[in-house]
Amino acid sequence: MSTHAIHSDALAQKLADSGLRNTPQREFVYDALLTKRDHPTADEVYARVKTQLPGISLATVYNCLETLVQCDLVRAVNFERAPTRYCPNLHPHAHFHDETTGATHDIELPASLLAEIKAVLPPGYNADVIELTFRGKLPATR
Amino acid sequence: MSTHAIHSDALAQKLADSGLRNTPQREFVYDALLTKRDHPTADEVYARVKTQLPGISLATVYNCLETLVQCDLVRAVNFERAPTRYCPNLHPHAHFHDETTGATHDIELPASLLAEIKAVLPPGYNADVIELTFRGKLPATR
DNA sequence: ATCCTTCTTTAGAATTATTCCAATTTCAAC
DNA sequence: GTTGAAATTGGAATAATTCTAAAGAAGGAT
Ligand SMILES: [Mn+2]
Ligand SMILES: [Mn+2]
Ligand SMILES: [Zn+2]
Ligand SMILES: [Zn+2]
Repeated sequence: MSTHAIHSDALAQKLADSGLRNTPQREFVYDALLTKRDHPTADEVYARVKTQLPGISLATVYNCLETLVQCDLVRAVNFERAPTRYCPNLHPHAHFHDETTGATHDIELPASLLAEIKAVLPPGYNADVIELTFRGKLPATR
Repeated sequence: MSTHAIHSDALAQKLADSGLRNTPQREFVYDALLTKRDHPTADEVYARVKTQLPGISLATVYNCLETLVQCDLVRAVNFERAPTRYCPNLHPHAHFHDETTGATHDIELPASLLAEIKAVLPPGYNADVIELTFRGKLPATR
């Protein structure tokens, strides 16, 4: 089993479900997200994958990331107008953006809180997506 | 009292607090947001203010909007990577983005829910800003 | 195996919201 | 009235992302 194929089972499955082909580019991009789950930007994914697939293009990284998002394997995460970041955590979760380091931390969301959040919507409002974002400074000593 | 001065009291106060000058451009931009509270983009604010101040520049609209945000008179609201929208509602509230019409609706947030949301953060995580966004399709009949 | 079609990747150009810049204008203080 | 900071302006620059057109890979049918 090749290194980049470690996580290819779920990927191959979801791609097949969507009628899409599996490719080395898609596997390496997905693997980059799973190997270092630090919410990298497309540029950062590009830099990481290039060490293993030197011929890959930035356009392909964007294409692959969009494919992974559409297959529900990855979430796109936006803070203000900063470059989009990518997250392979499929559990319901919020994001804490540390303004000191720029790091993004996952905050797991209990189903009970999610239910209470949905309950603030007036009748007729039906949310397909809920995004919860925190911004603040974490103490330097961690 | 001139039309654009209707809302100038809070503005003049906050500008003074921040050591900034009051200007017609700032007053008209703020007034555009208060008069039609539909979360316009900078371009839309520009179009609205130009009817009253034909000489205003888009750069100035951006400058004024940023000033208003820094004075805590206006919130900048982002959905995905769409152009930033501006909201003069100072109460704690979430946003519902209607994917059918593109409209943005304010969802008032009870303090109790805000407290529960903050409570999901691990010790040491202190959030200066909390953003809650819903996305979905509203029934056409409203 | 070859043909055919479709999907994917690629390099580079285009797009576009926003920011930056240098020159003018405004304005408050002295 | 002079002066200096602050604000505005038009246009250039920036930068993340998307688009385009051409080349490459892959799968199914024959
Ligand atoms: Mn990037
Ligand atoms: Mn706009
Ligand atoms: Zn995440
Ligand atoms: Zn709002």
